Amino acid sequence: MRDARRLLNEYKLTDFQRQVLLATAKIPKGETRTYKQIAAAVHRPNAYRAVGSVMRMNPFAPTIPCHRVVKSDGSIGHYSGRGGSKAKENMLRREGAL
DNA sequence: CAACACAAAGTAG
DNA sequence: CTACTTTGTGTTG
Repeated sequence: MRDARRLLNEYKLTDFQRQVLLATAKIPKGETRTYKQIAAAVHRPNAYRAVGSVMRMNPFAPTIPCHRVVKSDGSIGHYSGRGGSKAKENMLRREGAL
């Protein structure tokens, strides 16, 4: 997580991206958060799509646990990482979040 | 500077 | 349960 913060400080990002990536990195293991919660955490309660937009291009793909971010109803949603949503669900199961 | 795209959520039927 | 509309930010032209 500390590694993510260092990268956020180094990387050229907008304030929104920093907050979103940081908030995502702060999600406790074995727990999931909705895009809505992430958006609310960065004071953009209606920017849940923007959060996904940032995650999609995620410059820290393996550094930020974006797989812990799920839809409001608990669905996995999409995942641009390796294995896609399938791997995402698998990771959540291993962490005890699902 | 303007238009397009998105990993969602909300509301309606 | 399924379908359509809405919304904010990033990226690309």
